[in-house]
Amino acid sequence: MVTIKDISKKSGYSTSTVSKALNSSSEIGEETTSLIQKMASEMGYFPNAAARLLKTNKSNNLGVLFVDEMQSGLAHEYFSSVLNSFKVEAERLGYDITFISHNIGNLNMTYYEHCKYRNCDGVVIACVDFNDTRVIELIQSEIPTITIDHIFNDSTSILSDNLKGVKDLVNHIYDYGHRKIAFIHGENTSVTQRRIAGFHKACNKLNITVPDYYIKPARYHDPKSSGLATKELLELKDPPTCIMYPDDFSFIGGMNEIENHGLSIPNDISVAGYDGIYLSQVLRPKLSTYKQNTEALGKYAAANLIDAVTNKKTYIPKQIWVEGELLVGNSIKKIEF
Amino acid sequence: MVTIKDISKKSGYSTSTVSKALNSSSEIGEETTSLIQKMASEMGYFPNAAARLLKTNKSNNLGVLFVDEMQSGLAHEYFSSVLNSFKVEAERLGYDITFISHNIGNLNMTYYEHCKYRNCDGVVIACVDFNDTRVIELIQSEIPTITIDHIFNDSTSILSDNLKGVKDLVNHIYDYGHRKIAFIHGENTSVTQRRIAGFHKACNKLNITVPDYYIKPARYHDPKSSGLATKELLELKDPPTCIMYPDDFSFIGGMNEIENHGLSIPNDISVAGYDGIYLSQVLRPKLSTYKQNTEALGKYAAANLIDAVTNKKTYIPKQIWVEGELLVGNSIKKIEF
DNA sequence: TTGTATGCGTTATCAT
DNA sequence: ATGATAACGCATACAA
Repeated sequence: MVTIKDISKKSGYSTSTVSKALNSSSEIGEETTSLIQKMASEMGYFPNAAARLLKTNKSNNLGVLFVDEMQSGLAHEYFSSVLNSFKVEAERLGYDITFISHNIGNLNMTYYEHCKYRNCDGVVIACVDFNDTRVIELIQSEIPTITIDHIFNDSTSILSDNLKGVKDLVNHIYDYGHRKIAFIHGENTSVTQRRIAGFHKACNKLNITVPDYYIKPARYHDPKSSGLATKELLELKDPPTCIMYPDDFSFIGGMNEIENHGLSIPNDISVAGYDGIYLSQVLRPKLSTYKQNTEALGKYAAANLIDAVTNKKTYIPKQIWVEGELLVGNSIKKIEF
Repeated sequence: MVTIKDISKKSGYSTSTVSKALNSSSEIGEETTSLIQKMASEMGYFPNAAARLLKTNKSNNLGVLFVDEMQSGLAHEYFSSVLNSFKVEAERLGYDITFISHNIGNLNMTYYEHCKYRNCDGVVIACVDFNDTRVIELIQSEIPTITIDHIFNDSTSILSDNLKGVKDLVNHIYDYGHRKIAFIHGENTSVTQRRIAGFHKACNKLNITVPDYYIKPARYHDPKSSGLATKELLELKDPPTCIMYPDDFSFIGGMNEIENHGLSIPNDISVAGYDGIYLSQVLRPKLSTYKQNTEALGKYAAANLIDAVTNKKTYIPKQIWVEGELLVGNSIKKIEF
């Protein structure tokens, strides 16, 4: 491994001069600087992140805390997409990312300990149980954190605007003439709460009365439970004309159920998804859905986290709402009346 | 931050004794060891990976090189699933993972340089262009590497048994009475080559003659191109009775095309996928496909890479083939004759 | 402008 | 069984 020492020996300059030159310090003369830099690159020198960290106390490494347990984090296109965008932006700004978990090897550490162990400059938290004490410990620690899709006290959060998403969808469905709209929602999280609230709010504004039995619980990313909910809705005496799903993927369960009932989309029943994943756009009929702006979410998360890391003293926590975009497909029928 | 020094002060033992005790060295007495360990945990001590690395030259950190450019890596369930399994096993064995890419910040580094920068003990390589000189540089470096789904000279590779997968599928389709089988394949990679070869081999053995126009090029994970290929196949004078797709996801394109033609699966046309992703099992009719054992692939990759890292001198490169499993759905019709 | 000296937190060598 | 000391690679305060 080529070190500063090696360059020092070869160039005749001291290690500190070499160090400064490599960091383009203004203390060092131009000639010397360029000479040393050239020599360094010729010798194949590359800084050692660990050694640098030990001095500077800055790792240029961000922790990523996604859910552990069910491993559904990476499988969920929404999150893997946010993660990817986060990664790209972080790298652009000079940061690597490391997955945080508990139990590395035999050591059973908390998330916080893992972050300290790897000297993470900051951590992005998404897709976890925000009641987990280990998550809370991390957020309340001195390490800058940023949460995605969840407001935790005054920690900075990047949030997909679920209120607007649901509202836009409902308005769109209403415009197409529907008045009997059912809403299948995911498990109880702050996101879900906002979505349900948004649904009711939008309906109220449009003077639609929603019977309780049009609101069905299911789980995110789980076609089965959404299929079940669909079945119940279809077999109502007074079935809805349009069903909204927790996400595009779980709609697949509804799709199958609808076909089982010998119904066709959108002629017999209209449907809407949520997320706007790739799949939704290649299904036929194309799914009408609300595309969450995963790219912006990930990018803002990275940019803000790095901002918080860099300006630890002056950074002011904030909530950033990211709007998505209505994707009009062919899964909602225009009803004349 | 609590360091060994702090524990040393508080306990009265020297830093070296503390260090040894914390590492459960046999040099230190039992009592002292347990005393120090207890005190350390009480004080909230956690080792600093960077400092340790500086001494031991071991980071307990593995690099992950997935494709950069099109970002299709994480979106592809096959790879994200392998990655997840890799991560879980690596963590179990005490390793963290770091994504490798070029250009971190302004620095434009090669993959190899990035690995050195982060002191990766080893690197897993998947889903990249194996002709990229930067990939080759990395594989040929002194850093232990392991490749997934690609044999690179005598570097260790973990490979999904595509030969067997395609053969099993063809045999299954044949058993159901099909003799006109079309094969849509992905872009030209070693995986694709093996699959095409496997297809021909299996057909030969079954005395099926495959006309050239039953072999159609498309791209992986791309419903559009597979849709196009499907269209061409369906409009042949002598269309196949069964179409095999590059992967489950691109089948969606074929599915739409088949519906556009007013045909129904499997009554009018049979289809088979590849991968066995979650989606394939929730579609109706359920897709007959071949499930690649992503869990084993990722796990073996991690275990072997760590083996190579740990026993750098004695480790012998090898190829490990991982078999998958035929998933029989309802997308293939039984033909009487 | 350049060099000397020191320390980051840990482990390893060699004494005691 | 325990401790003193040096060293890993780098950056910086301070001296020259």
